[in-house]
Amino acid sequence: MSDRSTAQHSDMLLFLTDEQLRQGIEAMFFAYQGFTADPDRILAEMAYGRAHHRAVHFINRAPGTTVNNLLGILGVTKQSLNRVLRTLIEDGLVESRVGRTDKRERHLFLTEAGHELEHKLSGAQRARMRAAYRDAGPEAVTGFRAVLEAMMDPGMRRKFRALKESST
Amino acid sequence: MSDRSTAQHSDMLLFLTDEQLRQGIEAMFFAYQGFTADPDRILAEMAYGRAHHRAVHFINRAPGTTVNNLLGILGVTKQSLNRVLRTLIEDGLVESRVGRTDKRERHLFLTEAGHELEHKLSGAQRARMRAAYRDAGPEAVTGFRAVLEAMMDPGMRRKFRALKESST
DNA sequence: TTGGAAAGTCAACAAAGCTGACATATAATC
DNA sequence: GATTATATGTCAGCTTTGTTGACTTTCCAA
Repeated sequence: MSDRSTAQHSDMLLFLTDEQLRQGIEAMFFAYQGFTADPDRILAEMAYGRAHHRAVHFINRAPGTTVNNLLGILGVTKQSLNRVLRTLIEDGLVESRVGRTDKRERHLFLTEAGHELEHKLSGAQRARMRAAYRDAGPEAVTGFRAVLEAMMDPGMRRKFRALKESST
Repeated sequence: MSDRSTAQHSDMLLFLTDEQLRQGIEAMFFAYQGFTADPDRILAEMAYGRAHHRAVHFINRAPGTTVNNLLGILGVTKQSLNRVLRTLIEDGLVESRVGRTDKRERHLFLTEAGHELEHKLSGAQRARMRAAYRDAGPEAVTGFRAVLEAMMDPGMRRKFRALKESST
């Protein structure tokens, strides 16, 4: 098959067999399960789901972001996001302020209760991430981040980097 | 906040700030989007979704696996898996054979057409994985895998390793 | 002032997960 | 041999989260 024949095309001489690549694929699948498991448990107790988590996460990360911007980051339709956003606003976790310069835009902020939920969710997720980093060792962290970044679609990589820079 | 205070508890002296952990979390989110993007595009053309992909992947990986075993790997209910499996069998991508020793069990196999789809899907995914590995460099691969494995839930880590060993 | 972008809403639908109840075949056990 | 447990399949109904399409309101900008 295309076992190592394709790997030979690499200029870095990475002799990766299909089997090794498959293991990477499966690792992503099982790891993502773990990655979402803790927040999912917390969310299930309230009436929320993963979509709420994502919205709350990125509003916290980029306070005052517009709906349109959030749409681009999450990669969903505005109708889908709107449903989630509406419940979060109704429940008093998110505040939507009309833009000052452009009044068509809505700027999104977490309320006190919103910050509370965000902290609870991200706390669980950070704890797992920290434990994984600790188990894997310091050298592993760099590699982990490098491969993940290389795996992103270019548009999303730009957004990822913009978020990184905005919080330094 | 709990910036580096928590990191100090680590015996490996990993001074990871909450900000660095957040970046890891976001990297997982964006990378997983990229990870599923190519198969999703292929599946959308047919009447299939991610659930079909996962079933086909693991049946290919562990031919003759029972329904119960597949259930455990995927972490879904039998009703959910059954719906997917039924369409795959109807469409002639998967074959279900009654067990020889235990006739209650059904052993699952890919048909020729099933192998074709699997190869198309995994080909796209392997290509992205290979490119990511190449961009990130050889040293990064080990770290990537180590962190992912450490992030899994223990039960899933066991299944991941069992699959690895079964195909050597 | 008119065209178009941003945001929101309504309706209808689909994929994929869930629970609960129940049927059937077979295996294991008392 | 009768009973219990297991593996699988199926029906019905519900939820979350995504999709399209059509439409309105607001309001900036040409």
